[in-house]
Amino acid sequence: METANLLNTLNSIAILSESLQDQIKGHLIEEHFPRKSILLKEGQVSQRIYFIKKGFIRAYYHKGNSEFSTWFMGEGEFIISVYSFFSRKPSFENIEVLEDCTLQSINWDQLQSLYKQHPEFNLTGRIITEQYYIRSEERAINLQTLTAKQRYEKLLADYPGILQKASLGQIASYLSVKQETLSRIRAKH
Amino acid sequence: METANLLNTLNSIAILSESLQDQIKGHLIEEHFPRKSILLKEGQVSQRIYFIKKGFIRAYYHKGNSEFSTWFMGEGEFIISVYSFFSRKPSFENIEVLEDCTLQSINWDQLQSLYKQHPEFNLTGRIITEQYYIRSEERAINLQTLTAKQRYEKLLADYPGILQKASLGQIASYLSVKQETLSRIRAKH
DNA sequence: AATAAGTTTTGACTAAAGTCAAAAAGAGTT
DNA sequence: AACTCTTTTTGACTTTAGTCAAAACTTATT
Repeated sequence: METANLLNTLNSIAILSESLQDQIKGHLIEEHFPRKSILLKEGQVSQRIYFIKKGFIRAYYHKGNSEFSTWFMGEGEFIISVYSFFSRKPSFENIEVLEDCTLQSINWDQLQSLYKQHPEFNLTGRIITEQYYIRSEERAINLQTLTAKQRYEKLLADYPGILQKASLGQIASYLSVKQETLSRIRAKH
Repeated sequence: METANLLNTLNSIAILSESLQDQIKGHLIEEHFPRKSILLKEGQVSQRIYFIKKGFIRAYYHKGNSEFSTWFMGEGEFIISVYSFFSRKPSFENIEVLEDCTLQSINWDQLQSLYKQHPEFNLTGRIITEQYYIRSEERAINLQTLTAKQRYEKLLADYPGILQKASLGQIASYLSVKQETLSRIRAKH
């Protein structure tokens, strides 16, 4: 089974110098996390940016008595708790491993020092931030313009294996419908 | 009446050198736009990033037979069509002046040359991008967790003068409800 | 294999929002 | 002031989604 590769991903955005790649490698930690591991708990500050070599992850938060999924992420994607990592404030969301993972990560301070010591890395950082920002806007647009059924089909298209990894309730809250409603949507094919 | 100031806003994020400030001033264009001006038409590539010194603006797009507001922005805020400006591809959204504006702007190429010639400006650019990215996530969360009435009240709190500037239909589509529904929400106070 | 625990589906009912049409209110023009 | 054009509100009805509870189905554990 193929795994995603961080340096390949970065180099596909803009070729990085050897010395920059070496410095990244020097900071990088690679770890395995089994299903149900918690990468971030609400109240903590999101300190690390993770790259998913392998596995599947979701973020969620609590509001009232309910739980809401913020996103799902799979191989080749970067994860942070956006609000907390960028603002350096306690997170309102949790990050949880849904499928055994291999993750590479560096922490916030190391990332800042990469930007400082290698100004050209700002380009890469900016492009990644912009790409995920575009995805975030797309999410609001999908909530605004797609039916629940279309949102469900889009999620399955984006993450084909998601039904084996996430529960219906986790998926339903991401789609902004109740679990019973999603179950009925599925029942009609 | 007070107006917002671009250089003050940038300096409040990180103090900029005189030479950088001079270069920004050299690129900056200040223009007035009356209500109903179109700053960007769908199909065009968003070329300029605008700073609102004064006035009120919205973005919207068409899907099926309907129109949807993406955002409203007022004094002191930056505007681009996120997808188009960052990806350099044709915009699906339109940007329209709702209240006579004074805008300062530079174009995409000039912005890139600022980043290149003044690497420290990347910090400012990154922080602004991060802040707006956080707001974009917040929008999806509000759609997910707030009732239509709460979303309406939050919008009024964020933009107190909006009722004098935008029509109910424009506001309703932003809130993801039909105009008749919003009218009924308002009727019960 | 049997039991227990958790997840998903189904049913009956309620609440909320959408639709279509008409009336009322507001703004702008002659 | 009367007229036109546009926006907002209201009414009657339909459709969609939410709620609560129970049944069916899975998965893990003993």
